[in-house]
Amino acid sequence: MTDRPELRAKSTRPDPSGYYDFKQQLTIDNLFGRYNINEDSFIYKFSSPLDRISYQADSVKRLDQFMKTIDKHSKIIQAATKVFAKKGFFNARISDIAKEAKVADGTIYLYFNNKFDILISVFEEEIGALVDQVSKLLAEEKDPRKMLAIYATSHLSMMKKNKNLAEVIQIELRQSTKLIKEYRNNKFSEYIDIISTIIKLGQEQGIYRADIKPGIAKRAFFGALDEISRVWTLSLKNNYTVEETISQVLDIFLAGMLIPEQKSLNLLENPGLLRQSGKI
Amino acid sequence: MTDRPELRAKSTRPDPSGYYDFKQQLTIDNLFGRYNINEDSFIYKFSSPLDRISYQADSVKRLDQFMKTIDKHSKIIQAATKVFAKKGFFNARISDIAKEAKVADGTIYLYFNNKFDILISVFEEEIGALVDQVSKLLAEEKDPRKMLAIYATSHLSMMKKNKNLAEVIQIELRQSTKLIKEYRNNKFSEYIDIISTIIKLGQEQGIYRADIKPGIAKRAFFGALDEISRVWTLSLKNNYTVEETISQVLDIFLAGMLIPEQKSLNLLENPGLLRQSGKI
Amino acid sequence: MTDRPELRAKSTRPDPSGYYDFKQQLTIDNLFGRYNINEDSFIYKFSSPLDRISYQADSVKRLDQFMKTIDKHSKIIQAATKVFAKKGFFNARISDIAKEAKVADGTIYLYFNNKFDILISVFEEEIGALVDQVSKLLAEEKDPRKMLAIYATSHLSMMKKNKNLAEVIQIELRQSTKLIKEYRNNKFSEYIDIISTIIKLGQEQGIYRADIKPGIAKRAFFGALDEISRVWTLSLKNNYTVEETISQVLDIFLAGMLIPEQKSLNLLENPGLLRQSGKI
Amino acid sequence: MTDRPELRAKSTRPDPSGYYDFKQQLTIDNLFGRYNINEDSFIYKFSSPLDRISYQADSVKRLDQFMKTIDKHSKIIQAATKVFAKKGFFNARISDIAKEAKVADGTIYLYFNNKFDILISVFEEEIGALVDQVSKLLAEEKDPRKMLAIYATSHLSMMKKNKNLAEVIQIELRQSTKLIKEYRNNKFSEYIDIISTIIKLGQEQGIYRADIKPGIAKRAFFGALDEISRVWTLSLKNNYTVEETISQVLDIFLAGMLIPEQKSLNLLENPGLLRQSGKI
DNA sequence: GATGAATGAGACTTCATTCAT
DNA sequence: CATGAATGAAGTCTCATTCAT
Repeated sequence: MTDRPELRAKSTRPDPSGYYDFKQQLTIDNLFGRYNINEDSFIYKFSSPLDRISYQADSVKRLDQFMKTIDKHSKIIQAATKVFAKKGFFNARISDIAKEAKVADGTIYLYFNNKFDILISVFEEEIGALVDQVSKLLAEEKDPRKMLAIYATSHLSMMKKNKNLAEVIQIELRQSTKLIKEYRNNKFSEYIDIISTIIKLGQEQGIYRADIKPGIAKRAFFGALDEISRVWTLSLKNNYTVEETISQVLDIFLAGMLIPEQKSLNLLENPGLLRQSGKI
Repeated sequence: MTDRPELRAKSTRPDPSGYYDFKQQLTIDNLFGRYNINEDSFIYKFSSPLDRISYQADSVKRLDQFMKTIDKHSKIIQAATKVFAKKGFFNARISDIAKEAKVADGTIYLYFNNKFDILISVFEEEIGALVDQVSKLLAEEKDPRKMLAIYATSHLSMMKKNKNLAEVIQIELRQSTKLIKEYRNNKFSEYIDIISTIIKLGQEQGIYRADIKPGIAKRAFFGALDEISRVWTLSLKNNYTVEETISQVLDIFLAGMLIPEQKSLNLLENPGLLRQSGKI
Repeated sequence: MTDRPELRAKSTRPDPSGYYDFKQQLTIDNLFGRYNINEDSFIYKFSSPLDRISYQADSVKRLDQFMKTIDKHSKIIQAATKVFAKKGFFNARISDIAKEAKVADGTIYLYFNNKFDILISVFEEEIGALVDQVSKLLAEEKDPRKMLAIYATSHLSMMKKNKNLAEVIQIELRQSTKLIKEYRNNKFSEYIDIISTIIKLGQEQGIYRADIKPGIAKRAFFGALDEISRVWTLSLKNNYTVEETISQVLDIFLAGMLIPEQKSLNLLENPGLLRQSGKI
Repeated sequence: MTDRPELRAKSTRPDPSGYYDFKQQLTIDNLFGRYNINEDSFIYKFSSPLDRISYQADSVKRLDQFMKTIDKHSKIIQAATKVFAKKGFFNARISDIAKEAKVADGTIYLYFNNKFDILISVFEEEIGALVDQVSKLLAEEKDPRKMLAIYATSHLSMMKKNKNLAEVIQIELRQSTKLIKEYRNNKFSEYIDIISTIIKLGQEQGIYRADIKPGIAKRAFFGALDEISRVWTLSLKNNYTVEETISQVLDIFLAGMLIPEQKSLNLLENPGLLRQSGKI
């Protein structure tokens, strides 16, 4: 049996990527009684495919194995995303995920420590993909106003396109952050911090108002987008088109954050912007 | 023997208060398999203390019993709010709630149909209280700008003060609306619609921009407040004060929605406003 | 609180009527775990209305009370018969019986020790009524052939008329005799023994074959009647009329048990016999 | 993953073996509230070991698994028969059955849908075995008089030998037919219909009286046998031997149903007949 | 005597996890 | 590595019985 990642009591801080540092006061034991997590404080290492394979795939056989491992890990993540979205974490059954991924129940435990571990992994990977995507789009843009537009458009069109992901973020973000609470270096923080980075950039360029606190504004902006997509996951008939909605939200936030003289960017007169960034 | 409330298959629409009208496509059965909700469409009547007692408390004995029933129902709701907040719906045990409410496990089932029913009731009652509170505060105010300020302040101070409630809303709003999806006549819609009502009022008075769509803006505004309070329930050290945070969010939204010449209301120069509505 | 009848450990044999003598080997404890009957052997005294009231109702008030007690006891028995028939003993709820009898749940425990006690009482009273009825009918008849006809007709018409009773006997006879097993002096034995008494009488008169063993024949005869009525309680469309069925069964048994030369009694040519005893 | 059997709403009639067709008016919901059988009419498919395994055991491994599945299914059936006999269906605990079968509680649910499903399966399998056995014995016999003797002897000796089976039939036949009422194509009907088939055969041969209605006579005959065996399951000391009892019952029924001149078959003078068929 | 709200023991069932093959 | 049958702990809910009023 390979060295499966495991729960460990507080140890020296390992390589930050892929680790959560649970705080002592989080009473995780109350929340996850059945997972027998009794330590007051511990480091949780979630599963990544790299944990299971040597980095140097120096022989064909090893490379082959590496690909297979990546593949199966990924297949399970995909399946879990789908199942969690459909049923929610607590109503999802390991066997549902196994069936969806077309593997045996037991196989899942070769790649993940437990059900909760799958959730964390799904989360990190999916949000990671969001980060990558929006980062790439933003790399080609310099105008902080357009950057905010790109962020909003990218987020909402992704949520619109990938309902499973949207639901997982909607529900599990709350469930899991309740469990995980303040964990550092995670992908989700990274994703939200893109907003504050854009705002800071705009402030430096004298475009966004200096009295706006990026740390608060990022929450307001993400919250607005999130609530919009929450309603999308629920309702079936929309009273508004996606473009209309994005435009309204952006309009409010830009009008709210721009220095008055900078408001010349009329988004509605620039529908190309939406189309451009929406092409994801 | 009083009539205990129960799940009923599709019936004629009863008095709206206390009833949800579940939509056909909601796939509740997938999510709550164990609750055996198999009807495509049905009316769910959640438990209220009045269900257990004759309305005409015409004798001292009856009045006495009436008070006791109200009292125990309320005690269980309180306990459930606390337990759900601490553990989340799925990790909460009926026995936890019973212990917290200092009643026997079985007693809970005299007042509620099942665990899910408790959740719905907690939700409706708590949100109902929010609606009542903010409605009362708003009744004394005419200025749509100040009204928005009152709403935000009222919401966030309540969330700050009552962490249990905040967590229940955070987590269970997602869980339960996922279950119930878009249900009509519920308190939560009522609560959010207060925002759009304020915006419409402001638009009529020529204060808010006419091109703002209240149906979208209400989501953005509530989402922003909600994400703020989400972070509060999680983080332990706050980088910003409550007043500062409220002020920032309001500032962005007012600047974003007001017609330029109306922006004379400087909220930061009117700290009294915050204090006034925050006194809850 | 009045002297409610209670379970007692083996004591001196009381007045036989109304007492079951449980045998040691009956493992009642296994069957009635929840009734906490742990004694290997005990005397069970079931509830009768006389247990609750002084025999000498010498004052008007006492007589009044006596009547009320009889009345409520009887009302509960009636209700229980109905509910047991409809749902079976184990699926019947005390609250069902209480509702049917229009008394409070707790009231039942003023008249009966426990749920099982109600079953026994129902049984004894209903079978007792059968015994009384058939005894009265038989008292007027001397011909052992006709007596058997009267018994069969009386039994089957009663079962046909009172479906509740039929079901209780069908199902609970098995459940309860399983519990009670071989108890002495009970009404049911009395009822079946009427058959063997008739047969013996016929043998003495040289009408029934002497080689028939009444102890076996009574079982065969009762079993035949019982299976017939079992099917009646189940099936909805009958292929045969009641009279036809009775006639067939009687015909087989009389032909089977009579001494050849005695078979002149043609029951089908004497339909009056059936009508006469059927008038119950 | 194999398909586990499940409750299904009204569907097209499948292969009759192993299916009950529940009638609309059977009020199963009243009796089995907890099994949530709310459909007015449905097909119940009970569990058989074949449901869990591919029919083509084409590899050694599969054959192995097939045998194990058969084995465990059978072990649970055996255990359930024993426990139901000892305690009755309602007093039997799943954990009792599991302990008796030496499996974990949960394992039972890999083979059966629920407790009721176990009962049905026990029933069908045990009665099925009776049918097979008596059919085999009857295949070698042509004389309808002897055939009836074989049936009676086979039944009663089986009941005598296998007390568990006898009790399960005694009690559960009533409980379950009350639940299922008149269901078609079930093994029990098949078993009883053997009697009417024999009678019809005898009538065709001019041995049994033509005026006997096989549909009624089969009930009377089975009822007689059943009541005999009921007493056997209860009483501890027998006043009569098995052979004597069988002989008496057969004597009455043959005398009752045979055309007078055919009564030459003296069963008592042919004790070999009993011994022969009793060799089961 | 009558009531019915409260109790709490205990059953059925589910499902994450393990481990022999 | 993969499988999936087996495990057994634990939760929701029921309901007979009690007891304060």
